[in-house]
Amino acid sequence: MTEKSPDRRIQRTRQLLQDALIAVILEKGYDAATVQDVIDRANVGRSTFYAHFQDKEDLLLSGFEHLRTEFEKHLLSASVTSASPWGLSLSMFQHAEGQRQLYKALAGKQGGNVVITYIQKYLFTYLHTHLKQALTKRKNGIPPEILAQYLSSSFISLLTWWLDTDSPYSAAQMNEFYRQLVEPGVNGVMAGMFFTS
Amino acid sequence: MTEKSPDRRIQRTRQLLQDALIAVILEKGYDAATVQDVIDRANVGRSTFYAHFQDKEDLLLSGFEHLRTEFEKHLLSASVTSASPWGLSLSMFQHAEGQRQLYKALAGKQGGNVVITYIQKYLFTYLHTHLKQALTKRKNGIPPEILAQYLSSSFISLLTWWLDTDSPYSAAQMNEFYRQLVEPGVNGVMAGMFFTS
DNA sequence: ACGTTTTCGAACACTATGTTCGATTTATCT
DNA sequence: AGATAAATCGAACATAGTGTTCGAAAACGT
Repeated sequence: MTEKSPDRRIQRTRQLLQDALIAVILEKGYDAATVQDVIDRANVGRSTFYAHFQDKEDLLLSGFEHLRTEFEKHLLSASVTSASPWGLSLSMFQHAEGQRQLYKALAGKQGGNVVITYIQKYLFTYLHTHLKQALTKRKNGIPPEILAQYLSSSFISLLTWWLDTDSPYSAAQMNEFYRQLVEPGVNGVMAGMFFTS
Repeated sequence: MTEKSPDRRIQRTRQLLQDALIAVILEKGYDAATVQDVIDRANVGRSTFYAHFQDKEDLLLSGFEHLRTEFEKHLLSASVTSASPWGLSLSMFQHAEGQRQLYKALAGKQGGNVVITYIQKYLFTYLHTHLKQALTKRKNGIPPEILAQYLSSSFISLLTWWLDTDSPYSAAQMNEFYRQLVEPGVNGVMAGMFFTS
């Protein structure tokens, strides 16, 4: 159980690289960011970089692990405090609004989609796990993986669209729209059994 | 009105390149396909390639223009023959099933998403245009761009997920799922006014 | 058959990736 | 504090892909 924390230099290097990555992305966009930019910004040797990360994407995903973690926090806290997923989605709309800059630098970009997709898949997995339990009771019902895919993708795409287009709606409004569109259908296929985890 | 058809060589070259592109993608996937692969396969000189296309993405999108055109055909024919969009989505599920190989080589890939996004944006534009007319009549209703974004993205993502995961459902079943999930919400915000174009 | 347009292909400059290795610095342990 | 182990540095190198240029050759339309 007792994990010995790694060499201080390792933590420092990884942290420097991840911070530098975000700085570079915010400055020149995801696609334009190169490994060279990142290690220059971080003042880290080239070979050191490749000692820590396989390649560019490895760095990028690892750098955005904390973003996924943020999502996780919202997922968990919302699941506990609210009986329905709508409080959850509001919470995530609000969270994302605070990270608008960063999302904008990602959304739409060819490489940035890797991160968006990453988060969407995480959301999918989370939903799938919880829905499997709730839905197996019904026969001939909608398959949980389809519901999970539908919920996660429609949510993520509305979210990124919202952030990317500077549309004038507030997080609460966006959540209201999302709810209006999604809730009736979900109620229909689930008939009231919400997140009974 | 009379467009003089371009030099035979131009048509031939463009066709060769586009065909070669698809062949290469099916062989080694979207991301791995290089310009060199394509011109080798097409037996076209390097400089010739750059005389026709700005860069790689230009070729790729142009190469998939016909895919978008297919979608367009289905959109138009379905709009005419059916009063609701569900016949339309069934038609597109069926069409896509015939192109499964190709979609699989695109979906999930970093660069392949460019094409998926391209089609989704086309669908968005189409829906947005038609929904604007139907929705302006109501005040405080859902904004048409949000409905269009929701419909296009949820459809495309279910579609690509379906093709990519080899899930066992038929096109008709997928359409049924999609309809079950989406229709109630859409009915709620539109109250029966469907595609009165 | 003739003038025009397109294609060819090889050479070139450029940018970025990823590896290697000996020298140097820094952390950790006792 | 000193010995040992580990991480970092940085410069050089190999590789691979992009996009441009230009004169010669080929194919086109009429």
